[in-house]
Amino acid sequence: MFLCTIFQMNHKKRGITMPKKLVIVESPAKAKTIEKFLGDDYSVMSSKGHIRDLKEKEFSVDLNNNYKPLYEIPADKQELVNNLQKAADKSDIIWLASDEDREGEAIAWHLYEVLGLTEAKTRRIVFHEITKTAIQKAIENPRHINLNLVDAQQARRVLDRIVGFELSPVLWKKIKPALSAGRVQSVTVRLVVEREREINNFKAEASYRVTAIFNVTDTQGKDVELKSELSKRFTTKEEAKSFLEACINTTFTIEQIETKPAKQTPAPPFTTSTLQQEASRKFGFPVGLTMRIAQKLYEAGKITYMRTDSVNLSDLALGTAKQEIIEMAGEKYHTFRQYHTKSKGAQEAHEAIRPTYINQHAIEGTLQEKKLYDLIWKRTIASQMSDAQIEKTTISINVNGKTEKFVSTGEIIKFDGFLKVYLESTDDDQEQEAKGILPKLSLNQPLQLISAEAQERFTQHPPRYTEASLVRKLEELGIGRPSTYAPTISTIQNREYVDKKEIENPPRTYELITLRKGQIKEEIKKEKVTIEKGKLSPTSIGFVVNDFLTQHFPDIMNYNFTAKVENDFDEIAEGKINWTKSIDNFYKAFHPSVEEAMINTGKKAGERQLGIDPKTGKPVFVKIGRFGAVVQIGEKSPVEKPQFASLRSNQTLETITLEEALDLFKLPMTLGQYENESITVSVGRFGPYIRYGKTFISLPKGQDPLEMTIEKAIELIKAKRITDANRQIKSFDEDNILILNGRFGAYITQNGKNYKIPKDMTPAELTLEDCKRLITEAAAKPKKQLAKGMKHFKKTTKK
DNA sequence: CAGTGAGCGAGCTTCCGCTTGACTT
Repeated sequence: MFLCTIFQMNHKKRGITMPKKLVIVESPAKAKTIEKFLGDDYSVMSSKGHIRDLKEKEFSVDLNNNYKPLYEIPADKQELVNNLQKAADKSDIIWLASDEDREGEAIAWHLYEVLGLTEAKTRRIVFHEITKTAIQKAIENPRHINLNLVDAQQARRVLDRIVGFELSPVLWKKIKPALSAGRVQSVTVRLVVEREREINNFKAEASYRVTAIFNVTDTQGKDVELKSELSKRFTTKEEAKSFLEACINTTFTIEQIETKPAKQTPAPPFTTSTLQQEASRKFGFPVGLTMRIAQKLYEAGKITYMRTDSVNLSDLALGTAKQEIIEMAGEKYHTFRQYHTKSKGAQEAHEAIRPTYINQHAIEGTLQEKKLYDLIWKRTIASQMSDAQIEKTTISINVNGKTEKFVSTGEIIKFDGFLKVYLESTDDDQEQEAKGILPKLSLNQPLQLISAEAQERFTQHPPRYTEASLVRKLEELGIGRPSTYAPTISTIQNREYVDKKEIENPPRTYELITLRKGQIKEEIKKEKVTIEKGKLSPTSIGFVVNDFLTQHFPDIMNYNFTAKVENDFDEIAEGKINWTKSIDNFYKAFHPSVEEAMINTGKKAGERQLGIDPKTGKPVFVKIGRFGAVVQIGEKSPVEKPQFASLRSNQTLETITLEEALDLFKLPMTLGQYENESITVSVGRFGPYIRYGKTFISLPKGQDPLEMTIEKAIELIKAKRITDANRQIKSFDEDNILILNGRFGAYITQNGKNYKIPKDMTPAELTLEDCKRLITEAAAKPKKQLAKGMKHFKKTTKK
């Protein structure tokens, strides 16, 4: 509408009537660009995606009428549709220019139907790049709406509705209200659940890794150090130790020096999924944040469309990239590369994600926007650059009297090529050790051992998924689309199937045997605590829902289900089968399993008996309650109410033991009296705390609430009194303004709102005027974007 | 960012894909 009004204004000014040619695209940003190319005869409007869909709250698939879909225009689309209608009525020819894929074809068809268009005045066109020639060419080569492709979309839509709206109610009844299941989200949860079980079942294996430092004379006659690792790892301490002992009185010689050329090739340009992965690895962005920033860049005309599975670059982009690279680094840094998409189910309606103007090396904007743009620019440029040429050298060292060899490896970059601008990150950066340059040495040369050590190492469990690595897995399996990756990841967290948290791995002890100056020393060392950030793990509900679904609906939960139905959709698109026939085949097999799962067995899914409470002799259960996982002692009866306790956030129904479950009932626990008030200890939403009258005090980190004593509690109360006394720095009572000491330093508070104090000001010296000024300044500042977006998202999804 | 701290037998939940705005502790 916005575009339309501008348009009308322009024409009013020049006294021309509304044009008779209308082009409808999906995205407003795209409409704006195209309008410039087409000139005054054309009006370009956008549908903003689908304009019609199945009813939001109803099943809307008529099972008695050959699966006829019941479509409606959503309320928030009505105004847009009205405007499109007005424009269409005034136009002689309407070009439907939605994307060239299943969904795009359906959008064109819905427009055709809703706007009451006729074959005579309608043209269906598609273009893959937004340039004047591409668009003009498209306009000159129109076609008709492909109804087979539309049917394939209707089949997709109806199938998803049937699966989602028949499965979810089963979960409401058998597990918990307001849960959800679907073709995409349920399998996504399954991936996380299965990974967690792999981790739980994982047994770390120990082995001894032997490293050594030698002193050696290089070809220049200079003494240098050479680090080396034994090619074999020992499985026992005894073997490792006896090897080191054998090193005391033996000789070492260089047995082989091998130099091999190698090359490294740049990664293809970004798709939605690879952009999400790199932004996650390089900046730690959650996938939703990456998409919001990318959307901003797209709307500002800085980058091409951000929801794409294509790695293709337009001829224009290839040309400007070449020019940039040659200008920047010279001819030999440029290699023309055309990439082809290999991911399953790719529909390639767009280009890869790239800067709109490749000659623009940097942009204005927020820090996050700059970072993401820079990443996209570098990746695009690098994808058109030459391979890096590397020389790999391997030196193997013979240990006299032993079959095991020490090996040193080194790398020299002979020609940096694309590495000049960009290197893709890997998921396990910590395992990568920098490979340096090796000294020049000769064959059969002797070496002096300076020191050697055998360190006990453990195999690592498979890594938990991050949001981005989970997206990569989904793409690999062909599940979900670029536009749904981020929303799916949000859904499974909002439904509380998976949790994103920091996981602290407890420190392990390991053995270290060192050899230095002919002496062997044995030590026991402690590993550092490692913290995994932003890793996804299933909740109790996630486990239970997943197991329930896989038990009753193995076909839907199969990782190949999407791939299988995609085959059917392809056949529908090719006109080989009828879409309702295909849905009928599916429904006839699927629906009975829903009926069967609904049969009430009297027990809730996932309920598990842990054992008997020794105190009361009553059974102890875990199950999913109204607010998540709970332990229950005793069964419900008319005479007795069972006891309940919620599981802690780090416990799951899957792994909790009887002992841990019973511990939950020890709290809240009264520790005793202090100054005529009783002190109790308990665990709340934010961890363990003690309560003293009306005051709550969190326990220090690592303090087990069950180990709390009255003495420790009194200490905490005293400490709290001191901090409270120091809390207030200054007060201006007449304006309700206080300057307080908080967890993050001093701050100003007024009427329940808090304000920052700039670092260069001394809190104690602030005057009332200073405070008032800081408050008004803070109010004038725009609010943070991140908080804005997140808040909204929660609201709309919880509604 | 600056504080918080249950409840566990009664009310309307849910899908996937295409796209952009409208909201404030």
